[in-house]
Amino acid sequence: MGLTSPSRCSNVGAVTDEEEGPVGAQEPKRAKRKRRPADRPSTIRDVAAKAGVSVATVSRTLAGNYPVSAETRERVMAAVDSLHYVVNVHAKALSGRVAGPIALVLRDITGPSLAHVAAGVEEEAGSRGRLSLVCSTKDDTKREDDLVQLMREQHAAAVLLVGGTVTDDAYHRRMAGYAKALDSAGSRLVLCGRPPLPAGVPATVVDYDNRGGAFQATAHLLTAGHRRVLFLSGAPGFSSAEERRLGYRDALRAHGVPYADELDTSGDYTRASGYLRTREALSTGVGFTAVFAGSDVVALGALAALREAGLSVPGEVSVVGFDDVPFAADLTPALTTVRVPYEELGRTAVRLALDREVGFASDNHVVLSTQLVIRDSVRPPAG
Amino acid sequence: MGLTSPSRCSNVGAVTDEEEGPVGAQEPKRAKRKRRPADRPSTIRDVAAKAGVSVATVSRTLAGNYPVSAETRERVMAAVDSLHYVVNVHAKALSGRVAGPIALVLRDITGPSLAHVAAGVEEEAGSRGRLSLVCSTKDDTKREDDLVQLMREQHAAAVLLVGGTVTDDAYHRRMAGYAKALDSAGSRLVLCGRPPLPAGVPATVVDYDNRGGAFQATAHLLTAGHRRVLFLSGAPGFSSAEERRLGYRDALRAHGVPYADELDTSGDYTRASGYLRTREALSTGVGFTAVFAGSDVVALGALAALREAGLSVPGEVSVVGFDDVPFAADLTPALTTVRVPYEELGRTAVRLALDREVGFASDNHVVLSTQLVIRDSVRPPAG
DNA sequence: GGTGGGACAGTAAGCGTTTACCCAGAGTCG
DNA sequence: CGACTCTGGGTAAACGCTTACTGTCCCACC
Repeated sequence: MGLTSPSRCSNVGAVTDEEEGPVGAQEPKRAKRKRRPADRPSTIRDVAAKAGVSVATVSRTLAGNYPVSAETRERVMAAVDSLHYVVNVHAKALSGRVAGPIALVLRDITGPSLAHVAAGVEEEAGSRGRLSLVCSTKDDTKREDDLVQLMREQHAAAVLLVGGTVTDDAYHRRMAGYAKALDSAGSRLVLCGRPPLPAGVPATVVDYDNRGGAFQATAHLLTAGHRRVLFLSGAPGFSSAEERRLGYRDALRAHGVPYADELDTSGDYTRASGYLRTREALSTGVGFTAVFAGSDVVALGALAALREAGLSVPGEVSVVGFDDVPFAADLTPALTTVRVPYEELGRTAVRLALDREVGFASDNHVVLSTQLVIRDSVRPPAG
Repeated sequence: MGLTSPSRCSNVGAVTDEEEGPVGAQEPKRAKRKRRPADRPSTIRDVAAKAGVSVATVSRTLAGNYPVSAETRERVMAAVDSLHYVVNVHAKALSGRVAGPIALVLRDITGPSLAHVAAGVEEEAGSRGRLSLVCSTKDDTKREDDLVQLMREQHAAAVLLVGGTVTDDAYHRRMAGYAKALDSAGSRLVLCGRPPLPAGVPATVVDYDNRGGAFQATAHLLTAGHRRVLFLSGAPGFSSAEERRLGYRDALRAHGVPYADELDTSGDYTRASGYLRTREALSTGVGFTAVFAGSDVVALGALAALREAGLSVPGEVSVVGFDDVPFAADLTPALTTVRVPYEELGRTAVRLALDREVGFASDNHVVLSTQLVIRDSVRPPAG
């Protein structure tokens, strides 16, 4: 089935079913070829044999970059169909060029924001004919090392490291190492949602405006009249957490509200952490009328703690989140939060990495803007 | 730097910096080699030259499956380090065996449940030394065809098609084609979260108990005393939607509650659809005291519509979802729903696909169980 | 003092493609 | 009518690696 010219093909088939039988006292070179297991996928040579042409002709027919007579093309295509032939990328990569894949390295794809980055990457990569490899590090530095190595082996066109991180000295050394190793292999390190590296390191950075977003969020609360804003930040030293903290303080300063150390807490970007910290702030009685959560997931925990304490939101306490995860609009009350263009982050990262490769001039550092999304979780303070 | 034996290495370096200069009237074969661009990643030959050994020795040193003297090993490793050498997977795949990647094909990775499947797949694949490729089809059949073809080219060890789908005749033909094409190339088609194919098709299926879960969910409502349960199912013909519908009806029958056609609605698994259908059911006055949403996202829409109509949940209307997405516990009220082991689905799929390959006997059809998670969104009817 | 064998290293075939180069036949043109 | 171009096709080198096959050296054992 699938054969467009049965008569010729059955003919060819009859000849080649002999498994390349030597047709005389030719060079025994081909005869030396080891017998392969039968379930091996068919090769271009099988196709050539079945079609009664040389492998070069098959290759050229499939590539379509060389004149081939209609009759030959037909025979080749028939053989391809009947053998279910697909080209072997490894062989192809070894001779002609193939586009390297885009490698996506993240902590955990389960997080809603990271999944959106992945979607953006996949979309942009796919539209440019690239595959996307996804790997998670689970916060293991050794594993990250291995993955970058692995991606180098895979000849990835770019390696995207996604998500905030602790940017200490060891981190910078590690990134510089990755960047150079990848660069020397014609690949590219792309940092997404992280601050830039020192100048001279061959890496591309796509970040978003954590500080500005945090400023808007905090300013929104302050404008509503709040003066005691509990800040539930991320881990100390964690890049996005520190940036958001800066934005928080910027806003306080801009509104002439004194900074209170006891309102500025650090912790994980988890629901549990938000819950615990809010509960503690309530029990120790530091006094606050609003909460700025470092992420929507943290806000979830804060909302739970407030609800548990019998405090109504936004009646008695206002809450703002960060990220605008999909369910933020479906919470009760719908959460006012800061939208981060995660999908665009992924798309931009791929675009920058590849366009650079093609030779277009392009920036090595892009910052996407964030935007406050006002919903129902903020109201002027009760007092 | 990185050289462990500087004296010897500088020596070797001096010799090989001449770029393989012919050391006499040897075969000119190597001299014919074309000059390559300088930014090309270094090859095993570069390493061999720098270490002053043959490529075979380098290969064996790195593979560690052959005796190599300590001194030689040291020289080779020094060369590897200084050249930042990494093996070329394509070349490696072409000769020795390399483990093929696991290909994950899904509609859209953004959905919370699919992301969890992806996480499970990535984890299991990674722990077995396999890469995971992620691709999204966006519900485009043509694109799915292309992706399967692409994965065949990539020599994927398995292709996982994830998520429910409309299982019509064309679908079965398509799957049979995929399965055979993959099987003949030594790969494997794995269907995740979909019903099995007709016997004889070489595919593995990992599904979960949609019908049982729907039964439990509905039974939970009926046991609480509800008699009019609005069912917000998925698209007509969609596998998981139909299975859940069967479970819904099973439960009605088991509890002796008459089936009412007007309470059994079909639509998308989207928030908007849940919202619209609930609103319509309210406005047409079909009368119901409980809602069984075909998915948590649909439940989200239903909750919104109920809230909008001023109906309290669970005071006046009870709601049950399906999927147990992460935020289900954080809704107001916390959503009673059916937990689906999505991560395990992914892990199991990979395990089955690969163990089969290694030759262990294993099932080709596994059904994971689902489980009702009782939270706060169900109460006996008010009347 | 052969002989067997273990440790270590090199040679080269082969993996499946692409493509530079070569060649035969058919026009085409001066 | 010979030189040339254009078509269509084959041959074989190259891509970077693994590994079977050969040695070579050295030591132990009859």
